[in-house]
Amino acid sequence: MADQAKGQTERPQRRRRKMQSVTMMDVAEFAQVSPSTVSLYLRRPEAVSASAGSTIARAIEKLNYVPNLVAGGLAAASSRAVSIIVPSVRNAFFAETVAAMQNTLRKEKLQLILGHTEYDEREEEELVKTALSWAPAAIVLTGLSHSDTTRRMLQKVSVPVIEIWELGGQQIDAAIGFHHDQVGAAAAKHLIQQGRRNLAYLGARLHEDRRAKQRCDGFVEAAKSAGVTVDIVQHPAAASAEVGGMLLSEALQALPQLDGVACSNDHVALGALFECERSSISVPERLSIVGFGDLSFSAACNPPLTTIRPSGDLIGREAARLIIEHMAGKDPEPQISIDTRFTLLHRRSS
Amino acid sequence: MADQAKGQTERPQRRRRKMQSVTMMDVAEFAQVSPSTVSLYLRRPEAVSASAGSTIARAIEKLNYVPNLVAGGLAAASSRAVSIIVPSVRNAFFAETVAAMQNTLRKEKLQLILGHTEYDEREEEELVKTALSWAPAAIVLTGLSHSDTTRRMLQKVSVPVIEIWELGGQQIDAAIGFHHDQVGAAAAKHLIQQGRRNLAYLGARLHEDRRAKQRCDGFVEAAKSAGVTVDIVQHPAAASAEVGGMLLSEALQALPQLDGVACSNDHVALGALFECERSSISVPERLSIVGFGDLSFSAACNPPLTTIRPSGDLIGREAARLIIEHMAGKDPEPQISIDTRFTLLHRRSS
DNA sequence: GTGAAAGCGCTAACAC
DNA sequence: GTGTTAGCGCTTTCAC
Repeated sequence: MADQAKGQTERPQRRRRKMQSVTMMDVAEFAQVSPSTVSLYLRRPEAVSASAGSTIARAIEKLNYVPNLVAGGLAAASSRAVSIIVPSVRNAFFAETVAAMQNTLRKEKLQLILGHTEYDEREEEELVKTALSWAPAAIVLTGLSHSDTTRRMLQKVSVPVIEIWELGGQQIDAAIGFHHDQVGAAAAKHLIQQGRRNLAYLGARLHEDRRAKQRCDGFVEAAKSAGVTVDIVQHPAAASAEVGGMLLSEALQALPQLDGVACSNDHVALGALFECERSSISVPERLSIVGFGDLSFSAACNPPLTTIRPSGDLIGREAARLIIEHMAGKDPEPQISIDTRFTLLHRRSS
Repeated sequence: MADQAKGQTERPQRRRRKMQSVTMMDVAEFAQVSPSTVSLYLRRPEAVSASAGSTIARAIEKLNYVPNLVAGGLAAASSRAVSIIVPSVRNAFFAETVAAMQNTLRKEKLQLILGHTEYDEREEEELVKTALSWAPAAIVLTGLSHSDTTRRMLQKVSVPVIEIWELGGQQIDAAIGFHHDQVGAAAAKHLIQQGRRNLAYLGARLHEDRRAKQRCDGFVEAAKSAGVTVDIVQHPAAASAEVGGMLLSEALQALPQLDGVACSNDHVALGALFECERSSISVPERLSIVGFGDLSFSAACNPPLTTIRPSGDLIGREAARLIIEHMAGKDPEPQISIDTRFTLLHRRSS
C-alpha cells in the first residue's frame, strides 16, 4: 500500500516503517525540479515561474501528493495548528466561537486543536503544556484567570496568546471579548427602566463560572446604586432549564414582591419561564425576565425572551483574524484588547 | 528568550530561527545520559533503570523541558493527534461526542484536531486531505456518506478510520452509532401505541441532514405498515424552535385530524410545543409530540417532552476506546460496527 | 539497560 | 527563479 506510484530503484534500502508513500522529493523528481522549488511553489506559488509551477502542479496531481504538515511544522519551528482551550464545547457559547474560528482559519489551511478545561485550572495547565508541545501558530484561552504556572509558561514562550470571552482583567497578550459586569448592569438598568423595583439574579454555577459571577455582580451593583431591592438566588449546578425553574420558585418564596429577574443565561431564563407557566405567573405583567445568550429557542418561546446577545461568533472571527495577520508577519500591538460588545434584545418577556 | 538554560559553547553557530529553548538533548546532557535513553524514559519509563529514570526526571523538572510532539510525530511517522470531522460543533449532538472523545483521549495525551464540514461533502474532502497531512493516529468522520474521492483517500491510507453517528450503510473501516430509521420507527410505534392514528413528521433540513432523513423515512414506513395516516411536513432551514412552530401550524392546517407528531429533534419539538401553547392545543390530550435528542430543556418544559436519547457521549467514548486500543497495538477487527442504541424517554408530551 | 547512528519530510538561508 | 545545504527535535534499529 505504501509503495505504488514511485520509482522502484530509487531508495532501495529505505527501512520499512510506516512511511509516507509519496513525498515532496518524489514530486520534485517527477517534475524535474529541486525539492525546494516544490516547497516554494506550495507556500508561495507566485514566486515560482509559471512553467515550473504548472509542471509541479501536474506532478502533484499525478502522484496524488499530500504534503506532510508535521515535517513542515518541525522544519519551520511552527506548525499550522492553532490551539484553542475552552471550558467545554458542550456550552453553546464556546461552540459558536470555536465554529466561527474554525470556519475562518480553514481558509488559511490552519487547523484547530481543541482542549476542554471543564472549568478546572489544573486541567488548563496540562492542556497548555501539551498545546505548547505542538508548537502551534497561536494559542487561544478562555478568560483572563489562569494558574500562575500557566501564566508563566505562556509568558516565556514566543507563541501569540489570545484570551477570549472576557475583558477587564490582567491579560497575557491579546484579549477579545466584553465586560461581563456591563452585561449585568445592562440587564438591571433595563428592568428598572421597565418599572421593576424588586429584582433578583438567578445564578448557576457562580463559584466556577467566573464570567457568570461577573454578570451577577454587575447586576447587583447597578441595582443597588439605583436604589432598588436586589437579591441573588443561586445553584451550584450548571445552567439548565431545570435549575432555572428551581431558582425562580425559590426566589419567589424569598421575595414575594419580586417583579424582575435576570438569569445566568437563556437556559435558566427558559426554565424560569416554564415555572411561571406552571405557577400561572404572567410574564411580563407580574414578572419580567431577562436572559443572556440569545440561544436558538429564545426568540421562539412564549413570550419571546428578552436577552443579551454576546456575539460569540465575532469573538471567534476576530481571534482568527489576529492569528492570520500575525502569520502574515504583521506585528500586532502588544496587549491589544478588542471589545466585541453585546446587544440587549428587548422582547416580550420584559 | 530562546537560549536560556543551555550550555553556551555547545552549538555555537546554530542559525537563529525561532527554535525550542530546551530540547531532549539538553535534558540528556544535564542528566549525563544519551538522548535515546531520555526518549525511552519518556515513552516507557519502566524500560529504563530506576537510577537513570530519576536522574532524567530531575533534569526534566530542572530544565522545564516540554517534549516537541511535532518532532516526535515526524520521527515516528504518526502523531499523537486524532482528527475528528463533524458537520458542526454548534450542533449539540456532535458537541457532546467531541467533548466525550476529548475527555477520554486527553488521559492518553492525545490531541483532538477538529474540522467542520457544515454538511458539505466537498468541504469534508478538503478536511480529510489536511487531516491526513497531519499523520494522525486516527481519523473520525461523521456518517457513512462521503464523496468517492474521500472514500478512496481513506481506503488507501493506513490510518484507522472511524465513522460515527450512523449505522447501516457501507462503512470504510470501523463504525459507531445507531440506526436512525429505527429511531423513526420507535417514535411511530410509540405514538400508535398511545392511540394516535393521524401522524406527521416535522422535518428540518432533510435534504442535507441524511440522518434526519433516515429518521423521517423510518417513521413514515413504520406508520404506513401499521396502517395509520402519515404525512411529512418539512423546512429547508436548520432545526430550530422557530421552524418547529411553523411546521406544526402548517401540519395542522394540512391535516386537521392530526393527533401525533415526531420531530427532527428536540428544538423542533420545543417549537411545536410553543405553538400548541399559543394555539391552545392541549398536549398530550389533543396532540402528542415526540422529539429526538433529549436536550437540556427537554425534561423541564411544559409538559416534559417525550424524546429519544441517542447517547452521543457513548459514541465519543467508544471511538476513543477503539483508538486507544489500536495505539496499544491491539489489532481491531476490521469493519467492526458498534451499535450504541437509543432510548425512548416517555414523558408527558405523549 | 544504554548509546551511536541514521533518518522522518520538510523549510529556509544562501549562493548561483 | 532555482538549487544546494544544513538542519528542525525526535524515534528507532542495532550493537554493546
